[in-house]
Amino acid sequence: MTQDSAPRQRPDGFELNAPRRSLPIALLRARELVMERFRPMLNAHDVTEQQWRVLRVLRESGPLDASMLAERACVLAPSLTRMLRALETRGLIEIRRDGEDRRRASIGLSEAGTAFLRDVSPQSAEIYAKLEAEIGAERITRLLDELEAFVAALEHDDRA
Amino acid sequence: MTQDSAPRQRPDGFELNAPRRSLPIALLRARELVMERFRPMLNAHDVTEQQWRVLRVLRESGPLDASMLAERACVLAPSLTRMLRALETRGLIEIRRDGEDRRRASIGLSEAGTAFLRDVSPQSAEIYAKLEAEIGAERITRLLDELEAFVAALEHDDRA
DNA sequence: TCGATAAACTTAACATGTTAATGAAAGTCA
DNA sequence: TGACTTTCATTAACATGTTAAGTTTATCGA
Repeated sequence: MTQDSAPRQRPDGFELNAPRRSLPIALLRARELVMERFRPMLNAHDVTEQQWRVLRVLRESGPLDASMLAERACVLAPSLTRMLRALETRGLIEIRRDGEDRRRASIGLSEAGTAFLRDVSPQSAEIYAKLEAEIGAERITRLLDELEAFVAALEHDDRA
Repeated sequence: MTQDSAPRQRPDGFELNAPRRSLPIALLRARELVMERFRPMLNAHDVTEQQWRVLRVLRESGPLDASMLAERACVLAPSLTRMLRALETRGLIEIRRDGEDRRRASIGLSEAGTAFLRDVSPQSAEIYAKLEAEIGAERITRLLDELEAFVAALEHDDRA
């Protein structure tokens, strides 16, 4: 989407443009196609895709401060602030101020949050398994490998 | 992000979870790292990432109706409606009702929009070229190939 | 031809993305 | 110690994502 190429003169006189394949759009489409399969399940349990990411990160990592949580869940800090309010109201998480550094918070799953994940995760796993069965585990592995290498390369020379 | 695996008992007694690599998060991170490089340029020209996608699609495809434009630019219809209002106000696009089917619209670049793209595209191309130079064109090509195959496989058996 | 359906938007309502600014608490250093 | 800077988190404001409902115009079938 963000690359460009020189305009090409067409016989009909309209100047159109045939850019090379777009990395951002390709990533967006792939992601959309995957999420499409999970969305009905997430909606059924009344959690957004981002809330689900946050809950999962908390289960995988244990209690975290907001900055770390935001980074690992791929959510911006202002979004996280709003989401935490909702999740706390709903009783899925617990927030306490850190004793050492009182700017920092400690965010963790509540009992209800843990139970919620225990209930919903199997359905998520099932959808993923179906996906894997349909298009092949190897294809997914290869894609993940490429993505990992790509991200590593980009993170390495950030602003080289 | 959306897959799951069985909890693992840890020596410290906390039940954490080590899921396999997450496809949605990997796609999200990769995309974010790419867009990071383009954002300053887009902000400087006061266009959002999505507006930029829409403008580029219009240049590449010529006038389109809203549905087609939304699909190609990877934007939802309600978002597009709002964006078109802004872009038209700004004078970058022209919207006219189709003569045949009056439900349908025909959306195209205005002169100003064409000029805007002509001015900004080189900067976009430059950023992309730098990205390519840094991490290697082959790596990008491989990733695009994997993404393309993945999307093709998913679109093919949609709800298999 | 009329009534029901579908198609192409559009609007509404709420959640998140994005940037800038603010508040409070640490950290730094002369 | 006290001004300066940095960090963590929050708020504000606006754009987009997402779903559901509504409007207008086509289309289809009895």
